[in-house]
Amino acid sequence: MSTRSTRAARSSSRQTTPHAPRQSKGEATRQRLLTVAADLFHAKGVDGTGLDEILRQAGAGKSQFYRHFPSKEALVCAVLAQWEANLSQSMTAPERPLDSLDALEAWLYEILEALEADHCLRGCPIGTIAAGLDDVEEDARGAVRHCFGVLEARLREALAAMQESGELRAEADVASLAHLVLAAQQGSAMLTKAYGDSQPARHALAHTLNYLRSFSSSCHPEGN
Amino acid sequence: MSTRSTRAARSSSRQTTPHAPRQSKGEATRQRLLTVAADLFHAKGVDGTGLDEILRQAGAGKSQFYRHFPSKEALVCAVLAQWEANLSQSMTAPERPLDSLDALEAWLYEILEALEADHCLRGCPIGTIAAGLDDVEEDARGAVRHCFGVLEARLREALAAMQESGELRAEADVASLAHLVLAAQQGSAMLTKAYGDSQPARHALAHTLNYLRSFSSSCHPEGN
DNA sequence: CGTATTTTGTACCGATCAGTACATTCTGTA
DNA sequence: TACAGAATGTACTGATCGGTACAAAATACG
Repeated sequence: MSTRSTRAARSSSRQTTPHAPRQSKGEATRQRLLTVAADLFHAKGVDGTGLDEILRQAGAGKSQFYRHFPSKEALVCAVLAQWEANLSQSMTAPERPLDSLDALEAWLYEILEALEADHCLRGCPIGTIAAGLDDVEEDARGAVRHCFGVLEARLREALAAMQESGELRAEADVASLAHLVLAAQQGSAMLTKAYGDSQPARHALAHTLNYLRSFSSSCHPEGN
Repeated sequence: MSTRSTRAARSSSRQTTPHAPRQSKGEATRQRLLTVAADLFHAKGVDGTGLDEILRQAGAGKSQFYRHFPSKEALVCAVLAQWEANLSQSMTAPERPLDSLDALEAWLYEILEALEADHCLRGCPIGTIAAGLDDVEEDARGAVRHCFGVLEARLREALAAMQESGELRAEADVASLAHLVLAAQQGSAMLTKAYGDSQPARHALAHTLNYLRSFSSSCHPEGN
C-alpha cells in the first residue's frame, strides 16, 4: 500500500470494531463501503484501488469513510475479516458438512467456478490482498495471517473428521495435508488468473485430490 | 496498476527491445533500472512502487527512464522477461540438469530457501506481479501468461525426461503434472509470505513430491 | 418541542502519481 | 577539432493519492 499516512497507520491494533457509535443508517453505509471495497480490492488489488473510487461506487463521502474506518489499512483488515467470516461459515455450514473427500472436492471446485464466473481474470480475493502486502503494513499482514490461519484450521478439522469417520487412515498427518490443500487452492487460483483459463487449476486440483484419496482407509497402505 | 496513462499505455505490443539506439553507458542504466525495479516490484508490488523511487535507487532521472521504456507497464513486461530468462536458464543449465525427481525436489527447495532469505516477507516475484494485474493491463497480462507458459514448459520437459529415463511411468500425464508442480510452487510461495513462515510450504512441497514419486516406475502401479 | 449526537456534503491539504518538455553534457567518429 | 547523436538533469503538468476540517442536515430522545 506504500504507506503515505500521517498518523493513523502507525497504530498497531487490528481493529474491526470502529471508534464511533452508530445507528442503522450509518451501519448500512459501512456495509456498502465494505462490499464495494472487497470487490475492488479483488479486481484491482489494494494499491490499485483509490479511496475515491470506493467512495464513488458506494455513494459516500470522505467524511463517512473516516467515521467508520480510521485508515485505508483498517478497511483492508475489515475486508479480510469479512472474507474470513464468509469462508469459515461456508466451511462449517451444517447443511453442507465438509466431512468427506467428495465434499472437499466439491468445495474446491465451487471456488474454481467462482473464478470462472469472473472470466478467470481474478485470483483468490484473500491471496490478491496477501500478494500486495509490503514490509511495513503490519496490521494488514496480521489480518492476512489470521485469515489463512482460520482457513487452514477449518481444513484441518475437515480432514480430522474424515479420519474420525474412517475415511482417512489414522497415520495421515492432517496438519500437513491441510497445508497441501491450502497451497493447492492458492496456486490454482493464481494459475487461473495468470493464464486466464481454469484448466491448469483443474489439473492441479485433480491431482491433489487423487493424492488425498491415496490416504483412504480402503486404499493401499503407505506412509505420508 | 490503475492505468492513469495519457497515450503510451494504449499501445498493445509487448516490447522488450527499446525504441532508441544505445551505447554501453545507456545500456548499463537500463540494466540498473531493470534490476532495481525487479527488486521493488517483488518487495512492494507494481502498484506500490512509484517510478520516482525506482529512479532514485537506480540513480537515474525521468528522461533516462523514458528513453529506455515507453511506459511503466513496459517496464513491468521487461522485468517479467528478465525473471523468465533467469528461471528458464536455471532450469536448463547443463551442469545441473532437472532430469530426476531428486533434482526437481532440490530445485523447489532452493526457491523456498530464497524466500527464507527474504525473511519470508515476499512471495514469488512473478506471482506478486501476476496477483496485482488488473483487468485493463493487457500487455502485462500477456507477459505474465508467457512467463508462466515458459516455466510450465520447462517443468513438462523435465518430467518428460524422467519418463524417458524410466524414472516415471509412461502412463503419467506429464502435462497435468506440470500444472500441479507449478500450482504447488505458487501456493507454497503465497503461504510462505502470508504466514511469514516457510514450514507450511515445506509440508505442501513434501506432499507434492511424495505424490510425484508415486508415479515412479519402481512404485506400485496406479493411474493418474 | 428542544437539544445532543449521528450522519453527511464539500472544500481543502501536501505529497505523490505517471508522463512531458527542453536544455545541457557526454561520447563516438570523422 | 568539429559535429551528430546519445545520455542526462531539471523543472514542469494535471490528476490522483490518503487524510483533514468544518459546517449543514438528519435523526434519536427527553
